[in-house]
Amino acid sequence: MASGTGARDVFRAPKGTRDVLPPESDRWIDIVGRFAERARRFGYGLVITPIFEHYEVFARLGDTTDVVSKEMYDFVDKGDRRLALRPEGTAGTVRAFVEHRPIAPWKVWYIAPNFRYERPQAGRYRQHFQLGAEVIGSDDPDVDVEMIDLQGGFYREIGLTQSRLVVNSMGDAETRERYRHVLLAYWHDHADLLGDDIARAVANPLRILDSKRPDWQTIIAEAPQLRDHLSDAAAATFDRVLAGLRAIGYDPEIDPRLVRGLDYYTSTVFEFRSSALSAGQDTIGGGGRYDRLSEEMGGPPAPAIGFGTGIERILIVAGAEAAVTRARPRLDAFVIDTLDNDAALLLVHELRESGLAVDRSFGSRSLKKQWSAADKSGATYGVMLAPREYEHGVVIVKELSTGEQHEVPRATITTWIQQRGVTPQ
RNA sequence: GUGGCUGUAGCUCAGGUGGUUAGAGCGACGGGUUGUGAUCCCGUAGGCCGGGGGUUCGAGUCCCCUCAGUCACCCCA
Repeated sequence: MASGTGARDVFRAPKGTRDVLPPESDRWIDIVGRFAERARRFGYGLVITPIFEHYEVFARLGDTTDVVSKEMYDFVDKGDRRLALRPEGTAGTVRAFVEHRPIAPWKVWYIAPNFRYERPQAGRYRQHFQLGAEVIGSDDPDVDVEMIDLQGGFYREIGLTQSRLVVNSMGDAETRERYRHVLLAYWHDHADLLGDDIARAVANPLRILDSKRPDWQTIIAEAPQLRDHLSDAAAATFDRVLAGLRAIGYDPEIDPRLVRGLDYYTSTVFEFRSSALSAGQDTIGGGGRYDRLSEEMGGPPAPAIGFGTGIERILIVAGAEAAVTRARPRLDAFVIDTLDNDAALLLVHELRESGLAVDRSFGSRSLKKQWSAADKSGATYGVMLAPREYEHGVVIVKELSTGEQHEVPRATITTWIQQRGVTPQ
């Protein structure tokens, strides 16, 4: 097909991006709608931040992270500003918090595209959409529980059954510093196996823990665990989160190797994984606490927690699980016009204004084609404007599923359809 | 960034060891039914066989390069 270079080639969506068309987009609007409704019930407001920020806002994610060191979609604009397309949702939200200083705790949710410059593969795109939520300005462990429940219950509501909750604690600042040194010493003991990647281990000892390389699995399994170095306060917090989750019916699996990809995480981190996704990319969504980020951005102390979940991956899981999402929006009526005057325009207008879902064909096509179009549209009724009957103020209504036909006065057609029952959405 | 696989019609795919006018199904459009869809029958349109170079009398087919897609690694949603 298109090669991208020849003069006759057709344009394609840029690498790693894709178009979402009906009927797939019907599932998108359904998923987003359900998330918005759940977030509203939990007391979260919608936040909309720019799709790009000053590069430095995202650089706070940590310069040893892949997201910053090699995946940033950055550019210089005409005013010589260095900007970057948002790679994730938290940094921009915290920037907005620091800039506007809303009353804490600030509870917000978002739906937004994220961008990462990396090679696409199954379930991974250069532009992907995330639903997410953040609570900024509270360190109460009950907030952690609420946040995880917002996410977990959402999966349940859209029909995902195979997701499991995995949690860990990164500890507080002292815990982490202590653990870093212990871990680094351990990696040095195994420098022969790590080879050149020892540099990665030095830059960020925690990153090695979640590697999927088979030849490292043994040393990773035997590595010292952060759990054994938690301060008393951090351990108590984690216990409280676990107890809270169990109290509302969750069965969290503790994974000491769960460290997440961004430097700002502290304390509680979590992921929902699905066995319906391939092992390398089985995370549907995840998040954690970032208690220092507000201060690192020049804001007030504001402990916070949030998560993001990818819509594309939700759809992969939904497809793999054959989860039932709402079918494509159906039409109540499809209008067939043989009069070729204003009558069809007016009828369609009236039906739509009365609240019915209505479509029609255009371009004075043959009756056969119009009825065929009505059939394909999935409408419940076909409504035909035909000369003989219309002369007597009557239109022909046909139930497309049965073929049963009725003559209905033009003046009462709207109420006739409404009383027969509109199509359930 | 590294590696594997794949590029033929709008979609899904056929096209032994090179051989001349490149095929099917589905879809689209038109007709059989000039006032009736989902069945059936007939027909029409739609292809620089991803692009470039090479080998050859001859390349969709073999070789090289390139582009694109896809999968995997790194890592992440």
